[in-house]
Amino acid sequence: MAITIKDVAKKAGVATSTVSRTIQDHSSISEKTKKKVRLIMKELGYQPNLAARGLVNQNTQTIGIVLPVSDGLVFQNPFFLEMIRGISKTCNEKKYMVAIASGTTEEELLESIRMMAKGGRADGFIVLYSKKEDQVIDYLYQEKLNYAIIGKPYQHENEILYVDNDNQLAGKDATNYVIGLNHQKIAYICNDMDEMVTAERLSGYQQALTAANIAIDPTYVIAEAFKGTEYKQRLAALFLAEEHPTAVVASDDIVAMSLSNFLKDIGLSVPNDVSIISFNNSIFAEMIQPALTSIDVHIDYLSSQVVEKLVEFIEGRQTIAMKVILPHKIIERDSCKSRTE
Amino acid sequence: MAITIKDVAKKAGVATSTVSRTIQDHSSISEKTKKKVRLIMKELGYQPNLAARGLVNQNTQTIGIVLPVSDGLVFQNPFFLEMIRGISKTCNEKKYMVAIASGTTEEELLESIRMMAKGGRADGFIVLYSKKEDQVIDYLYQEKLNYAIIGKPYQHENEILYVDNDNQLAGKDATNYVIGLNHQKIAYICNDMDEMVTAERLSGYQQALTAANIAIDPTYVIAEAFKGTEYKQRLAALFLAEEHPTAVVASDDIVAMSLSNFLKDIGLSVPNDVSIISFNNSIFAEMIQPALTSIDVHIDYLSSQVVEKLVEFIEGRQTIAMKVILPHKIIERDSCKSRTE
DNA sequence: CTGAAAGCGCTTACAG
DNA sequence: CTGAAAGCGCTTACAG
Repeated sequence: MAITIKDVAKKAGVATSTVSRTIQDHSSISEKTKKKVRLIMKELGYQPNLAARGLVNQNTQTIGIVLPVSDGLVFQNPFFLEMIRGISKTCNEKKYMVAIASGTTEEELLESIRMMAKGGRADGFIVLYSKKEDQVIDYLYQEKLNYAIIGKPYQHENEILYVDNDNQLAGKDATNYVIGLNHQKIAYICNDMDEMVTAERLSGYQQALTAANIAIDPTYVIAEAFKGTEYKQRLAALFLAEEHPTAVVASDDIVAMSLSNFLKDIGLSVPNDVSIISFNNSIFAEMIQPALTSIDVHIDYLSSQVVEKLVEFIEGRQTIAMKVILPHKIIERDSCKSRTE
Repeated sequence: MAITIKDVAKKAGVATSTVSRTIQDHSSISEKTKKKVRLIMKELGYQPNLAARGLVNQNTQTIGIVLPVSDGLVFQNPFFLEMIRGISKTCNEKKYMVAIASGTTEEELLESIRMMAKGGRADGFIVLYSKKEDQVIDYLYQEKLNYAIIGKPYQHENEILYVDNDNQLAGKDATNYVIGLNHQKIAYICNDMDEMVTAERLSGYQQALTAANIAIDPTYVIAEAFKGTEYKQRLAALFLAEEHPTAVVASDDIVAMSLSNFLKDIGLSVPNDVSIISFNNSIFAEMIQPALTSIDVHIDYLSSQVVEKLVEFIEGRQTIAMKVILPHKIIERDSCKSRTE
């Protein structure tokens, strides 16, 4: 069917091994025959069969991206698309291909990963999330597969390759930012406390409050799926009160956006009545009005670094589970206002 | 390394061919030995090597998703993530894997596809966009590869498998919707006229106006990259005029969102001064205020159908290039208002 | 510097 | 109903 190494060899009048070696630019082959063989390859439009090569090399030159189990809305988060994009870009440079593992349930996702791993379809995986009691992450760990996590692992932190921001510090910085604007009544609102990022940012929030001698009020922390009715009720209870929070640290732009709409609906103005600071600096941050002050997490570096490190690992150039922590940066827009009173 | 068919064969006391046949549930193998072999497979945790199987079957059981060349913002469009997700879901059901082809330039993307196609890494491709003079689509066509397009092809329409909405009709329906609300001054605003969807929707817009005896005013059609300054200038010229449009058909939710913000900035209210109807019914439509009336294009069916049809094609169960056209549906929210005057 | 041969993990005629 | 053998398209010791 397609043109193979044999066809090239025959036409060039050499052995297949010679063709193979010129593909790899082996030093043992003379420049002269290399040149000849390369010419024929171009003429014939030869493209090596990666499956065959993988079979003998026991590798696949592909990296699997593990998406979180979808629960609808969260999945529309542009963060994942940007990560896919960034990973893809770096993989292209390194001549790796990228595959996607996803599932509607954890079982389905796991099955998909098992197939890719054991079926020889991926050399390693990049998990785009980190959460508590996740079967997939456990599986990857137990099977000692090559993988890296975006975000801090819940367990075995010292044995796992991961790339992350210092989300605790980021949470602290976000909180300090509004404290610096004279806010004292500061809430923390997030979507799912099982996610590591969310929990870390919360922890930073708490640290900042404590350091500023502001009492931590548990009713000021809301961690519910942000589409639920319970969520709306708790929000209402919080913001319809006379003494409502004047600032909110939102765990990401989507939460911030939804909150911003909610506040408008109940007649509160952002930033006049309530300031909002959030994370990720996604397209949402710019698109919404008022534009969100948001902490940029450098998705481009997150994605390129995770590929770099994972590939080093896969290719055996590195055997130690490093962590790469990237800096963050507050992007000031219009959703925060100094409180003077 | 990993456990192979040989290990299973030895332990079960049969030939490798017998193991292979029980994997495929061949009718020629007795239930008794099948049972025995299956037991051993489970015991050993055997997982077939897909690369080896692909090598002999000359297939890969994977489908490549082709993402458009990124130009920043557009790439944050949740449409693509939802498509990836949907395709992935259907592929899982069919035991196909999904790979991603993307690139920063058309050349890079093409190289990535060539590698996957000729390198035996994908049996077919799903192109998530359709635009004018696209090298990638041309390449797929010339090489007679298996592929399907989301959206109407620019060329060879009758020879290409594709899944789409009737975007012309959708454009007409959107326009008629605002005409039905007594609007006469209706603009059409889009991002990139080279995209087929955009062009089709425009054409439907024009048909609807003509049918309603409304003159088509070329200054009412803006097709610029929506981040450019030229875009802002044209928008300003259009909406700062006394006789500005009272309704806009926006080519998608992102355009609508950006427009909505622009209008607020210059002091026009949506929907009181200007009604907006858009397409895709993405997360943006719900998130923005006022929530957008948007045309749902059934991304879930778009993605499942394209996989169904492409797989039929790949597996030779279908050889005719069908088109599947899915219905659309107006989701009414708060961005359109009847004009009474 | 180059080639013949074995082998990666499968599948599939071909025998029996 | 089952097995021995060839072969998918590569790579890599091993000879020479």
